[in-house]
Amino acid sequence: MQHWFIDRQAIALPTWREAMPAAQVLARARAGSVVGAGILWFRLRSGEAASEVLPAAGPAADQHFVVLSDEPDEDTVLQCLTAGAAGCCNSHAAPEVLQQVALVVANGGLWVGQSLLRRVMGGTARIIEQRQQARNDDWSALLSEREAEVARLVASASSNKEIARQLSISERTVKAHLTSVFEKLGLRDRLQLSLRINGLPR
Amino acid sequence: MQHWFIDRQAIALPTWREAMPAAQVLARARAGSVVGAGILWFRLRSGEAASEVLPAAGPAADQHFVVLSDEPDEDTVLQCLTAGAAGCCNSHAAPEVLQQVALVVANGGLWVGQSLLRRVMGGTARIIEQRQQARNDDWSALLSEREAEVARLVASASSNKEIARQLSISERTVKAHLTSVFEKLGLRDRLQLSLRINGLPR
DNA sequence: GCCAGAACTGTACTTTGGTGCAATGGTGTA
DNA sequence: TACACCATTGCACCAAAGTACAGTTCTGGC
Repeated sequence: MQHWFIDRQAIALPTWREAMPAAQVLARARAGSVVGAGILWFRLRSGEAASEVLPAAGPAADQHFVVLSDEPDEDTVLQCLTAGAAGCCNSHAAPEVLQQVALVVANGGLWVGQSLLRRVMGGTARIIEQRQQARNDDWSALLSEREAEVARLVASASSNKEIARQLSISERTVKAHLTSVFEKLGLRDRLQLSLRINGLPR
Repeated sequence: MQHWFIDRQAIALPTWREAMPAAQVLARARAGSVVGAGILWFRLRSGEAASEVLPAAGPAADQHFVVLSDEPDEDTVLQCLTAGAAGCCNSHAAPEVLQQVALVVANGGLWVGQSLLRRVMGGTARIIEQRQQARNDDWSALLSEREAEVARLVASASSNKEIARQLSISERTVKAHLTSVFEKLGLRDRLQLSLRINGLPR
């Protein structure tokens, strides 16, 4: 498997050379006309966007793109993947890691750093949980008709006074319903109620 | 690196043997007292939950868990990761794939099948986009760094006192920031702020 | 008929949220 | 240097939210 390191200035880090001694190093300007089959490692310097660096056409059938990012964060990695890369890791990763990335990518896999992966998977897990919780809609099940009505209004940022006017009841009654709602759902205040009803943050 | 295949009946698939000829095969009942350092491959049969199969204690410092699932889907993989596994792949994966999984996991990585990864990352990308769009809603653009920070905490239902403690500032300062936030965004109180940040109706 | 639960309300109280006024210190820019 | 903006805080004040205790009315089920 041939490796191509493609950077603005045709400079390869020592770790890259150590990982793939037989690799070719190219400046971006020349890369288009020279590069053949194999793994193309694109260096993404600070402030650069993946879309500027990766060829818009995407990888050929016999090529794989990998991004070596100076500042790999969640957004960067996603941009890289969207732009056709099969992986994204830190520019200064150890040679062993680079080799591992190469192995995975060469076999048609995707590579994202484990910290990112953990975060992403964790996030997904949280999202799924929340979605299930939201779907359960259990909040309204626990409440009486009137309580749920008040709760809904609170969740849309109405004040007690407004709710009272709207339902033609006293402000005191609104408070009574709310106290009951908080107690039943184990919440502290109207803001928590709002999050519970509107489906948590994100 | 020692490999241990752990199944209900101490049966290993031919592909497993091919991938790791030196592996030990154990029945679940005996595994607890026998297994040592290395990679522990747990077979998850149809209908079984990851939590039933994986030791609740999680992997020891010199161990890694991998789940071989008969029916790997998104939920299963997430359950496995939550339960302490470093990877999850199809029970009937090719030997080369198993070896690759072993390599990644042995080096402290996480492994999830690429189809799942693509899906998860795709979903995450969508979510992040939405989040950015919602965030772009320019609310944060209008605010100073500190104001945005306070706003975010408010949006997650923290009280002023909690925010003050968390940011190591006085409650009065929190209030000051909030007053400024309300003014800049044209809002009345923290509940409206929460809705603005978390994305209104739906 | 009795009881449970809901809806409703009042008085009184504590806590939290939000504003006005005033002040200090830092940073950056015309 | 002067000016603008930000971060910080204190004191005082008012409004809103939430709780405690107490009470009425109505409805449906045992």
